[in-house]
Amino acid sequence: MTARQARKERITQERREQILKAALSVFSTRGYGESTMADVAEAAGVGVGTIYNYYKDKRDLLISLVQNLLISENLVSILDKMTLYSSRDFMDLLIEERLRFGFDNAQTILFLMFEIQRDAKMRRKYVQNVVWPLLSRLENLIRSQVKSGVFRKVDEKIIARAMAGTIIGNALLFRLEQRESPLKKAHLKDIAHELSGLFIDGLAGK
Amino acid sequence: MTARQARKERITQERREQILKAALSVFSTRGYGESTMADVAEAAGVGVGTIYNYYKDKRDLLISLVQNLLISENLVSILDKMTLYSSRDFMDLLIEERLRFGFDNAQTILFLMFEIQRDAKMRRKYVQNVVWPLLSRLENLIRSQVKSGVFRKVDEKIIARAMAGTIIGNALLFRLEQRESPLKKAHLKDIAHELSGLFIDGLAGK
Amino acid sequence: MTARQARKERITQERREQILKAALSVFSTRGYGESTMADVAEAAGVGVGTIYNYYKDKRDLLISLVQNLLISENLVSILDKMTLYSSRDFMDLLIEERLRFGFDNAQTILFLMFEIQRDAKMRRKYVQNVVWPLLSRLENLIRSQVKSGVFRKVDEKIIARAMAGTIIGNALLFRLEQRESPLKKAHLKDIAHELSGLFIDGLAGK
Amino acid sequence: MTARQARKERITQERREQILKAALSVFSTRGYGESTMADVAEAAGVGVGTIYNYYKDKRDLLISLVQNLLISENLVSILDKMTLYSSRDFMDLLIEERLRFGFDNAQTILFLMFEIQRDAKMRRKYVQNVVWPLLSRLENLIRSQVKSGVFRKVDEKIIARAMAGTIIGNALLFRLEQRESPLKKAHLKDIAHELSGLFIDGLAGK
DNA sequence: TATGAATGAGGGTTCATTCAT
DNA sequence: AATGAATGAACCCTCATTCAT
Repeated sequence: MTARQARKERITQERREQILKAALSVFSTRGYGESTMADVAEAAGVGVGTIYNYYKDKRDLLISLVQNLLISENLVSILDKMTLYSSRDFMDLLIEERLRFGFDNAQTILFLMFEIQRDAKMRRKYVQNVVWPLLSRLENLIRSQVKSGVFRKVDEKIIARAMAGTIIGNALLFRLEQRESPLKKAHLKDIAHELSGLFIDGLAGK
Repeated sequence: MTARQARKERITQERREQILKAALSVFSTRGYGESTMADVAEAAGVGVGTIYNYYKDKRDLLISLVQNLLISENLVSILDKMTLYSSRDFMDLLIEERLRFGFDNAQTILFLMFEIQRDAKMRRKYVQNVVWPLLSRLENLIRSQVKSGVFRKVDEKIIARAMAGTIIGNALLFRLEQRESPLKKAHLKDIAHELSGLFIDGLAGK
Repeated sequence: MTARQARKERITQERREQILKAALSVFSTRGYGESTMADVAEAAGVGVGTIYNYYKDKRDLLISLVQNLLISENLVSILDKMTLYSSRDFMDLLIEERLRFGFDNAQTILFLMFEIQRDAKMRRKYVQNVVWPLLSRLENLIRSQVKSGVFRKVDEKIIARAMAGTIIGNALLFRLEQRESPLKKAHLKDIAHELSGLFIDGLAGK
Repeated sequence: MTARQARKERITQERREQILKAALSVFSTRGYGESTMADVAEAAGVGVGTIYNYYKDKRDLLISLVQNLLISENLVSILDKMTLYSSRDFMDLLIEERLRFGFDNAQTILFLMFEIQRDAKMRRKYVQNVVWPLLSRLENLIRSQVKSGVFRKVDEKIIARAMAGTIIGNALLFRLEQRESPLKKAHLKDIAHELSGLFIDGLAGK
């Protein structure tokens, strides 16, 4: 009986996610206001009415998207590793990984950022649940590097945001330029290295 | 006769801009798909029908927004000054100015980036008319600094995008965090200084 | 002074007619409901506002069209000649003339008939001012021919309507078939002769 | 399963017809351009949106009207009987039947003729699918009567159109005159007899 | 008097949501 | 639970009409 219920529960959860993923994909592509429930239904491979068995209405899809933080659930775990190592090599790897994620999801990031910042409630929730956990980990890392003398004395809040912002901004720029960009995804490693060089050594000659 | 026509022409231009500004404001706030022509009309202080005397349809408003490059027309002129001076003080000023612009217009930037990257034609036009002119100026500046030994040898294309991306990303992060951000617009000067320090000297201790 | 006024009056009349002719042409082509005042204005070669200096509104154009009986003003005069002659040759000529008129104006006739029969007031006015004068002349002619023994004893009301109806029906059929019709306008004379043969001798063999 | 689908199919067909009938009625009364989808919906007893589940747009309703030939589907079957009998009595009956149909549907005929002749594609389709089948049957009938000596030698194409045109024209005239017409529907039999007399014997005395 | 830009009521159409199956 | 036909509110857009020039 409990097993029965659990199974049902699980199926329900899967269906919810299936629909939510479809919604994220559709919304990111067409924009929330220009997406139709029929679009989402088709993308999810279900009937229109079915969506309403799992979500109250269209807006509920959007809100659930943010609350489920589909795209960032693995962000934190990655950043957690940062506290362990922090060699230049690892920095390269980390930047590369984040750049790749940004390049691949720029459209979704753009969509989510736009929708989130428009709605005060969603914004606050997102900032508290996603942005700050990430930034504070980054700040901690920087602070510890400063303390250990690896980094010079800097404002870790500003620098953390600068570094995160650089990744975000580059991803969006790349999304705008697309194929015409001189930066190719094939050379992500080189780009990441150049960036880590910028972060660590700056531009100053000698 | 010609004076008469010229006057009419001018009024028409003014009206077009008045409507376009309203559209940018409304679209940026609510998103294109969720904005109504009534919203735009009200914001522009004209009747709904009047808009259609100046723009074919709603989409034409969006396209015209991008083509008129309303928000970036003064970008280039500012960057042009960069070629003249390039002291650390000037870099501070430039970054501060760009950050302020980004902070003030993050919502609009977000909206435009999202809409532009969705449409292949608009994207290409925007990249060619706005993004590249800006980036190439920045690249030139970096290249000349490298040549004169002020900067060490770096890939100017990557670094130019990193710097521009940093500004964009910071503005968007700031828009997300808003009042809760530890970065206050009141201290833009300090932030800019910290950033220019990052760009020039990097993070490395001593 | 009176001459002055007369001139003005005449110009006004001309302008009214110019607009009315344009309206008839446009309405006949697109249908009343699908025609716009801009269409009419363009066809008349005047500004939109100008129309309103001569007609109260769009509907007024339609009503005036019917009241002016633009297309039938010369009908009566033609029929009047019928009382004078009535040879077989003249019947040929009359039918030919009416057929030609019908063929040329089928579109307009169709439009007017449709609009007129829809509106009780217009319908009554049209019937009294156009249809009956025409039909009664035709009836009189038939009656006199019966009296003089040229025609056998027939119900002149039915026959008058049959003859008028034949012309109308043929014109409309021709308009439907257009180029694909085996009846060519080039052979109107032959067609008219065949019809007069039908009317006078019927189809019965020998 | 197949039964299920068949049922659904049938209901869909019924709904399509229900809407189409309503559209024909509304359009015939108010004219296409002045009819609203709300009018049609109300006449059909469905919601406005429902119409769009069955027809692409308003124009599709009009086109479907013509293609479905709602009003003339039974025309051909009637004319087919003509080839069997052709006594004077039968001619009376046939004319009476056609006149009655014309009198009853004059408004619709007028509407359809006007709309059809306006659109080249619809016109050609209508001519080929409705007008010509009818006319050619009539022509055949006349030709055979000529051959058998019942009719004298006439051009069957012209006479066929004359006869059909007479019916159409009379119906439209009747619609115009309405109650004021001296021709009453109550005496259709007499009218038909007079017309058949005209067709067969003509007007000539003795 | 002639004009056409401004206007908003109204109409075609879409689409989120409901509900009977 | 899944579905999609039915619905009407809401939106884009047109166009008759007005009015300042």
